Amino acid sequence: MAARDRKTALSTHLKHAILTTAIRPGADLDEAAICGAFELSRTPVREVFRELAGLGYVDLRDNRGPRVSDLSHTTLRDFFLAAPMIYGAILRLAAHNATDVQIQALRGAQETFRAALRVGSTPDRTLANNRFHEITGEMAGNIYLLPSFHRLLIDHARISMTFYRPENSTMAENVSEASRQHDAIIDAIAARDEAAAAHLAEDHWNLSRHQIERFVMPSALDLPMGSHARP
Amino acid sequence: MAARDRKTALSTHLKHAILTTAIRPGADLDEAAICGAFELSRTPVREVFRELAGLGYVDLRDNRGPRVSDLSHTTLRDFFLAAPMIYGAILRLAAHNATDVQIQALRGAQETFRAALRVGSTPDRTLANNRFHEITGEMAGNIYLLPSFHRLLIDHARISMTFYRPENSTMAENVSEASRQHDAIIDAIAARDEAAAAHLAEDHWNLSRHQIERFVMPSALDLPMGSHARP
DNA sequence: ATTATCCATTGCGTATACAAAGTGTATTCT
DNA sequence: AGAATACACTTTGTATACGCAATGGATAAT
Repeated sequence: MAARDRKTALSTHLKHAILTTAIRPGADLDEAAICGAFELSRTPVREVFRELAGLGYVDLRDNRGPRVSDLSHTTLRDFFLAAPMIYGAILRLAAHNATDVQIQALRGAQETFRAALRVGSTPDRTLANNRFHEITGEMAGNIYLLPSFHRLLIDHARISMTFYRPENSTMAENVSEASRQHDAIIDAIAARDEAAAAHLAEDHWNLSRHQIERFVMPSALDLPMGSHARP
Repeated sequence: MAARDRKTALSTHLKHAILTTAIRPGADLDEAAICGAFELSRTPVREVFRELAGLGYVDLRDNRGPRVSDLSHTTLRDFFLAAPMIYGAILRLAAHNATDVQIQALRGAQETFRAALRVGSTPDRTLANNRFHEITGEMAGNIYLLPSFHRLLIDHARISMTFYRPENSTMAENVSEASRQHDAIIDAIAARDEAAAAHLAEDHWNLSRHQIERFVMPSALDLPMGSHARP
């Protein structure tokens, strides 16, 4: 196996492990251990760290090891402020710009997501959901919105992994509802219906928000940004 | 001078040179030349490249040198779609969250900007303007919006540098108007007036948009995103 | 004359060695 | 006994060397 492949393997492994919280938010990454595990020298490993830092997966501090980016109370609040706006814009643009090939890819991702709901583990479900939304980002194809969108997706995945309990029937029902919303999103994009796509984006994030609010949020959220995006 | 300082010097130099188009969009960066100029070995130089790639200044391609990120027709269109929404959200949050210390910093940046209008070069003006808006981003302090906001600022600076002609009196007048808008933005933030800040954001971007449309945009822009952010 | 192929050279990616900064522990002094 | 300092060890940052891939030019063949 070539070093180049081991490097990309490391990159995707870390991304998946962080998205599924297999590596917890705030955890330190051991450079030496990773070098050993992936048979890479320090140079390429450190380059992967830099890339992941640019994408928002990890934080780099001087003279200290990299740390998985944190999920604090503050970031949760920021998340619910920014998500409705960015996600609405992404889905609106996706409905406007999506190619037929991309729509087929989105259907495929939704199939994978449904399969993960039936037989997969919670991390499987999270990664499949993440992939679904990544594709909507590719459809939108706006290089200025994608950086924020990707950061939102990272923490959306991690928040879901943190607070989701499969044994809770209400949560299981919410996930089914999310799957139905995915189907509606695909239909809106295929029909090039921007307004419907934007509306579904709001519904989809509200579903997440209510689920998390019910179980973890300590205090009320006022949403000036949401009212800005949709008065 | 310590290697660490030379490294940060390289980073800020490249950022400034790219923002002011001293290094043109699409230009290749010569790794060896930079190593010589800044007395650094390849390792730290390459790490700086990775960081700048994560921030959107340069693009990295496999087995090829880094290239300053491009300013194409497509990116211009994406820019005017995303800017009003992101910038409106940033200024709204800035008015909500700004500390007194930050407001003082913003006043200072505006003083620098005004000085650059009077006696500085066009790059000076661009960097001062960029710094002003960076501070509004710090005020907003939303980690999910900042990545996109920073990318917008990079290309806003480069678009200004590309199309600004100081000998054109209309453009000079526009820059004065922009300065007056900065003052109004400071007032709105200091007064914690979110609505006014959001409105000024739209005015400020429209000024840029009209200036650029008048001189370069080949065809009309419809702005579904703008209408979404402000129906 | 034009195109294709091969060789040389340039430069990118990785590994390793070295230097410096930080951290933890142990010992000594108060 | 507690605190402070010094020393050792761990970990991060930088420099250099080596191997390989890609590109460009030259030569040969059609």
